[in-house]
Amino acid sequence: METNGLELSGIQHSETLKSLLNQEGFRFTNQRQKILEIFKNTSEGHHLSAEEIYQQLSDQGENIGISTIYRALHLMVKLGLVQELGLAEGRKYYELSTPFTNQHHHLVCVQCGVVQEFEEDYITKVGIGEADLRGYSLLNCQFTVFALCPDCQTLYSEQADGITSN
Amino acid sequence: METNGLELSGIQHSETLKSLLNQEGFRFTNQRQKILEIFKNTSEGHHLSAEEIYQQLSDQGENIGISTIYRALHLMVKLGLVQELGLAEGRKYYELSTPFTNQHHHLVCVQCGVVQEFEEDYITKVGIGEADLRGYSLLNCQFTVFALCPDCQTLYSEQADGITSN
DNA sequence: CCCCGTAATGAAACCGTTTTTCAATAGTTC
DNA sequence: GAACTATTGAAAAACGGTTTCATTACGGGG
Repeated sequence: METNGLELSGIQHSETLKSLLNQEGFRFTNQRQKILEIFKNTSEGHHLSAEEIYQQLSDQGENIGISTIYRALHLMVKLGLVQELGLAEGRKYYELSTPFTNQHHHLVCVQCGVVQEFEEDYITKVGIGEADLRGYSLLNCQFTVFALCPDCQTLYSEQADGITSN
Repeated sequence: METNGLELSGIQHSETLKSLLNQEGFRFTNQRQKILEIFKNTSEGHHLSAEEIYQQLSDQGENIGISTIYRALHLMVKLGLVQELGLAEGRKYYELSTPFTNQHHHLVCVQCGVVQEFEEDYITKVGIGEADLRGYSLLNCQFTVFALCPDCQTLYSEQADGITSN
């Protein structure tokens, strides 16, 4: 796995995608192009699920099967183009890869799902260090803080949801 | 959510569990007691899935439904007794909460699933800081490093799995 | 430029995990 | 002990994701 996206993270032209794929024996398909475009048109800090990509493509009139989306996402993760995030419950999210020097982490409100990003280089360094220490080869590290945002704190203590924080 | 487990993490006697539950309007049932016991009899560093708890209970002759396990796990997470981990694919794992001062993080081999734990107080401090900064109330923070362990690195480069690291 | 081999696709079936439903059971409070 | 209702177990459903398979369409070679 030399191909880990460090130098690929800024793919701009579909030519680059085509040559990257062909280089590895994969094919440059219309579907893969469209999926990557969705990522590029997504504002930073927003994370995409397979289902959401599928919806956006459907809305655009693209008839791309959900299994194709999953397959493309796996491939792009392998190629280092996108990163898989374990932010939420039950479902996986994806975002375009960023170089390690600019890695960011996530603060998630477990109630409403809002995600804030922050940077902290030291954390990534710890990940690199821990992996190295044990002879592991690092793929990706994620720091996720689960919390309640100010709005949901109020809601949470009001609603008699079973647990009242008397 | 004042009840976030900081002071509860050392529950020793079922009396404590009973009063904690009753205090919040829940009932102290045989099933919940048995499930918590499984956690207490699990060696540190081992993480339990719902299915594994179910198996262990079955082996003990306890006939507790799988849905009861899931319900109990959710409740215990809410009460701060256990923490939900997003280590592996497809399945969730749980462990007894530990006080923040002793929080640990995880290094996961994405191939074979082996999990190593390590401590790094600074990371938890970053989590506390980021939450504070934005007025969030922290529930839990997780730092997970995804990597390939030495054994799987060899395997991974041997198998012609689609991407060859030429 | 066309042909061929085969990677990739879409639809549907499938899979494992988790949640919901619902009638029966059993903690808690008075 | 009686009444209220939270909890339970079994079965069904939901959910996210993967696999299968016949069909389509990239892309290398002539």
